[in-house]
Amino acid sequence: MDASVRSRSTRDRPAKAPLSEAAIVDAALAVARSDGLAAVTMRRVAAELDTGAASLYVYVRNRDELLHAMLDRVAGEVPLVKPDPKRWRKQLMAVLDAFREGLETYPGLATVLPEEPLATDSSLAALENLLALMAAGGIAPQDAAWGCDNLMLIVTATANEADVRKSAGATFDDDFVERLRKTFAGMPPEDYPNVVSHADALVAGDGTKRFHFGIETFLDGLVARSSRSTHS
Amino acid sequence: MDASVRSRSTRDRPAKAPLSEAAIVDAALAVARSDGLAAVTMRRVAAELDTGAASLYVYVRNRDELLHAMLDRVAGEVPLVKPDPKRWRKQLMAVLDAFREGLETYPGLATVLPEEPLATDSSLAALENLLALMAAGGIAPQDAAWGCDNLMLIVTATANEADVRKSAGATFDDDFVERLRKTFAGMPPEDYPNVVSHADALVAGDGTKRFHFGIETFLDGLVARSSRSTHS
DNA sequence: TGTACGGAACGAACGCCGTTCGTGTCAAGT
DNA sequence: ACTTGACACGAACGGCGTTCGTTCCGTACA
Repeated sequence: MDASVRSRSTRDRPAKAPLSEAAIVDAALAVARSDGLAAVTMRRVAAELDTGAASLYVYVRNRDELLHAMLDRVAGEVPLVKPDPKRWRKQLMAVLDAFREGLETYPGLATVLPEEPLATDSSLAALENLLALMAAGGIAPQDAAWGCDNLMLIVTATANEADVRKSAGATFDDDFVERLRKTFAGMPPEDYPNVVSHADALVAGDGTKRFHFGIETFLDGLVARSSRSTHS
Repeated sequence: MDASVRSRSTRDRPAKAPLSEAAIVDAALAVARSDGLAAVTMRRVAAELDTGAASLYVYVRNRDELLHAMLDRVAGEVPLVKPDPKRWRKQLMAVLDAFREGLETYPGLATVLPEEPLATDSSLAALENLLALMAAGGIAPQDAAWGCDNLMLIVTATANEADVRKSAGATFDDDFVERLRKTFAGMPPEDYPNVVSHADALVAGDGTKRFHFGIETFLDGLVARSSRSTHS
């Protein structure tokens, strides 16, 4: 980062650090973290590195590739676990939770995920770990494969939703939930009986609680499905 | 569309139809259907209506609002059902399937959904129907509320994925799946044993099959959860 | 019938964006 | 000392969302 001593005198510039894909991804992640993915423009990232937008194209084909590189970095930082049949569900939840947290650290990054062809090294390592955990839990291969698919879908969608709500406005915890509840509870009961009666339940729990519920419920379904096909 | 006979002579213009929010949404949906959501620019939609981009701002606050109006239109066209406790699961699947198909008709539209505050008329009607179906199935209120949440998440994410793959390139059915399978099967078995052994399962089934699996599995989990808490 | 009014339509412009091109610059190899 | 080649970067292109000021036209009123 700071090998600037040598050439300090030759130019008035502080002898900038050399560009590299890693440095660009770092800068892009920093921008995303503080200002969201929409602020990750080529000009903005370049400015973060004290250079011009054109300089980035030596290391990155285009903006989309940069976005995918960011996602890959985040995916690669998810700590993987050694499957233990006794704790496979907790382990699975831990991996998914870590991934979700990684995504939510960089608001909007989750929108890039569906385009991922699943074929990068980081994604494959994560997939391998998920499949191993499923196998440790005795989930049938087809159920495990499609289950991973759907679990990742839930992770992505949850992170997306959380990002949007976080960036939509600071006031989300206090007033907004209560106002939403009142909207539900105040609907005409003859047309919306269930919305009215479920008003409290609809706004209950924070993002993490809802996420855990979703994953646990899906895993319940997977287990039920597996044991059912085993018995028959 | 063609009431141009009357004033043909007074102007060289074909006496354009009057602008309105509905007409703008129509045009925007037409563009999205044929060229994807990214092509829904204010200029393009305006051109479709034979006018300038500035004219749209009388009826639509900005592009985001237009996108939400499009989504609301699609959501409003999902046929709702009268809950029947004997067929609630099939009915629930039908509603979700219709929604998914609506979303997939307009590639990219699903990316707008997470921002939706759930408070528009169309969304509320759909939510009411889902909750009613859950109630008919004997799902506990809290499970039903969070279940709807997660089911919609799956619908959104699935539609998103399908859109991306559809627009990524025409060649997805034939070669791509087989190449993906070979990628999985060809990984080093010592590092990726499960990816290798699950290669066939990972690429099995089309989008609809995977979607149905996800929904059914989640419903299995919901039912299991409900009956469990009922028994205890 | 003439006229003033107000909302709708619209051309032009602003400041962004991603991306490309041609030139400048510097260090290593000969 | 000179060549060479890769990297850095200013400038520019076309397109975007959005705004502003003006023009147009149907309507309501005098």
